[in-house]
Amino acid sequence: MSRTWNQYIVKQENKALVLNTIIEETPISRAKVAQVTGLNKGTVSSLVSELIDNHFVTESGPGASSGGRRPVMLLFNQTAGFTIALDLGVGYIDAALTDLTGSIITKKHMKLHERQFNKVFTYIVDVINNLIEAMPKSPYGLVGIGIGVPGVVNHNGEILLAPNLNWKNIHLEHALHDVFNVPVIVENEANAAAYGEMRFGFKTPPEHMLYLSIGMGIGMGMVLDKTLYTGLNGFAGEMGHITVVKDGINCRCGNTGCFERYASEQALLEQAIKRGLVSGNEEMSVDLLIEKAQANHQEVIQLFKEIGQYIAIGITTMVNLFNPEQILIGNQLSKLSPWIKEDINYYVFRHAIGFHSKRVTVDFTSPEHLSTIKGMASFAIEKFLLSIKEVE
Amino acid sequence: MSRTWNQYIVKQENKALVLNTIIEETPISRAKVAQVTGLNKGTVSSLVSELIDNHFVTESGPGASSGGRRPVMLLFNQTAGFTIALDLGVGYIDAALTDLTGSIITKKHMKLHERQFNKVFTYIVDVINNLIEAMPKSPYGLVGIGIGVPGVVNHNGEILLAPNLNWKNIHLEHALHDVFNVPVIVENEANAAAYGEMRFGFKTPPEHMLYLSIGMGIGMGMVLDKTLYTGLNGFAGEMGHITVVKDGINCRCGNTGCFERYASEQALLEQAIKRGLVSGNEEMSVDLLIEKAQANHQEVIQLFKEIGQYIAIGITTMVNLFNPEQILIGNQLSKLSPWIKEDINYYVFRHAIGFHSKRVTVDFTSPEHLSTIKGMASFAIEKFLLSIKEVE
DNA sequence: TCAGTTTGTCCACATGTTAGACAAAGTTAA
DNA sequence: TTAACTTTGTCTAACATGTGGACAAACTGA
Repeated sequence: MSRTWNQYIVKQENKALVLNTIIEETPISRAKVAQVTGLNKGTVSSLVSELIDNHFVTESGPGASSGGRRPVMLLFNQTAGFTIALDLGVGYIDAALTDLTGSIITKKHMKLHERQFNKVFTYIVDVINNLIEAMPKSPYGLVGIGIGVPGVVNHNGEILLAPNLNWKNIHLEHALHDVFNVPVIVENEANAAAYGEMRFGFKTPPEHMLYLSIGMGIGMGMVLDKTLYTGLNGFAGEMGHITVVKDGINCRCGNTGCFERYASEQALLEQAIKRGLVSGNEEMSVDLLIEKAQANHQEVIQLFKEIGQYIAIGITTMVNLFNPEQILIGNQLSKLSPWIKEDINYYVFRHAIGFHSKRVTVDFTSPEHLSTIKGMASFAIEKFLLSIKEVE
Repeated sequence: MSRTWNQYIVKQENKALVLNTIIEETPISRAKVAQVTGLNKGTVSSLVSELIDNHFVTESGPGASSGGRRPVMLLFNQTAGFTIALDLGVGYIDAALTDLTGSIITKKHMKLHERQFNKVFTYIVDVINNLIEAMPKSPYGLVGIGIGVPGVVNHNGEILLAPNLNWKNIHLEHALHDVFNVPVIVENEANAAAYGEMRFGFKTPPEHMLYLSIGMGIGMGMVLDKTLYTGLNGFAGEMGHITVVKDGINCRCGNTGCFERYASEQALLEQAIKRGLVSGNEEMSVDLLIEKAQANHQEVIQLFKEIGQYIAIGITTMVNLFNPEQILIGNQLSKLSPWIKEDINYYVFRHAIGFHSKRVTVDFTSPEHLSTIKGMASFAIEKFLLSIKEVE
């Protein structure tokens, strides 16, 4: 039933504690580790020597003295293994080879012109194989593959529905595991981005953070107590389909007045066409509208502000429900930031129940953060480090 | 910084594991505890003997043999200590003395005609003193006081705002601690009810549960991963103030189109008056309307269904956001269940994103559950059992 | 040059879990 | 009635691990 506690667990936990300390404060001396963790100096010495044997830690030259013997600095051996993390978007694959700190070694970008799963899958395999070739020799090699997808993923790594790819019931985790035979993690793109931003986007990571991915649809990744929350089956965060306008516009989900019918890229483009904001021979896109806004096209700016108003309503709702520390807006519509940021902040400040608004921060991210990739890499790394503990 | 792991911690954790096993499966033999927990028989024996010394466990007579020596059955000593839990409502105090399993020993109910804090506080103190007198002698005596309040409570037990009591910035935890000198826990009433229902309302407690308290206002208690989620400052769950109708009715919170302006007791009564559903000399109340509905008053039933429709919209939003296993509707409007339950289930099933609705269950609770009291008792008990671990 | 400081290792010791022996107390079947 | 088997609970020796403190090595600063 429950897990019992014995001396082996104690050792594993302490070893993990030492390793985490070294990861977070690398480079660091044994003495400092002992001081920070509260463990005995002798204990730290013995655990560190095992970590060195296992290639997780290396010794570098002596550090600066602080009035006594010079310390031997310990480094986390970030290249003891590598992960491959992918961001599968609509029309593209972004992929990266990362080390065990999540730092990106090599990047690949590929445009996709087909959406059929079988085709896309071979591209995915190709990209991964490419990155494996670029991978330096290391003690542990490839320790995991993480892939973020724009759709609903259950706890078994199965994609139940990815509307913009027109995929249904695809067991991607299985399929990739069969090919590469390493742990594979499949997660919703917004969830991964949320986790990635929490881990890498702040000096001190926020405890409770919501990441709104506002693209063609709207998804939300929730990091509560520094942990990704995904609900009973993994479907939590379907923010695009909360009702903001009773008896509002029909949504393909079968409901009416859904948030994403008012505040998404899709809503933006629909309105732009309806209002004739583009001439006949232009191809409609967010970037095109942004160009016009930059050229001070008042009607476009007005449209941006209207969409921003709806986004602000959604954010206010989230603040009232979750009392979060941080909200991040990502994906395509984060580009509207210059025209809507101030309005949103003002709206939330005025309309969220008083106390919250004093602490919550609303920011915009940019695609260059590679939040999804970094999040997926984090998942893979954490799974690897946990698996180590369980085996030894 | 982090907590280190040594043999003392191991012992504490194992002791807690043994105690929890005994609590959950009382009566149980030492041998069975060893089998269930995976601990060695000898370890269990030694830990149990300490638990007996500390009065947490008692031995009862021999149990039935299963083909060998008859086991000595161990019982959780539920009366080793007691808690007092209160539900402070608008116009009443409900209070109970409970044992360490949360079972109610004695109940008190008191109507309040005043709302001024000083007055109410003396009543609270009186009720607690009454219950203390009714408390049997026990090794640990009163181990904690828990009090659920209809307002916004921060992590320090301070009531920042209780609109229906007209209280602001009241440090209730401090005040009670000063009088009784035992641990005091103050929590929002919906949060407590959520926890109480999770702990005591099901055969197997749901992992992810939302409790909607629909009274004059609407609050939500969230139990995620069997833990109460309260957000950064403790203000999470302000569901009454999420926007469901863009540019809708003004709310006292400063926002417009808030959920509680359409789906609460307040909204119900307002509409009933507006539609002239009561004669001049009747005093308006939910119970009065229910009587009329029971007498088949069609307009009242129609009004109930309209309110139910809004409740369904709110629930659908919650299902889409949280992917919960269970939703419970409590407080005054749960009484409308006979007229709205089916409609709500149907609406949620039709409008929540497909996959969720297949698993989520929406139920109504009744005040007789004493959910808030039981939740507050749980908090107090858990705090007590934790404090034991830390000291020894 | 020497006293003081810091780092890291080593060893005896305390603590707690485990495995297994064992006795007590019961059941079952001939 | 008896003998073989089962179950329970205690006890002991063996083992693993963390702790505290001694100690040597390496360095600083006056």
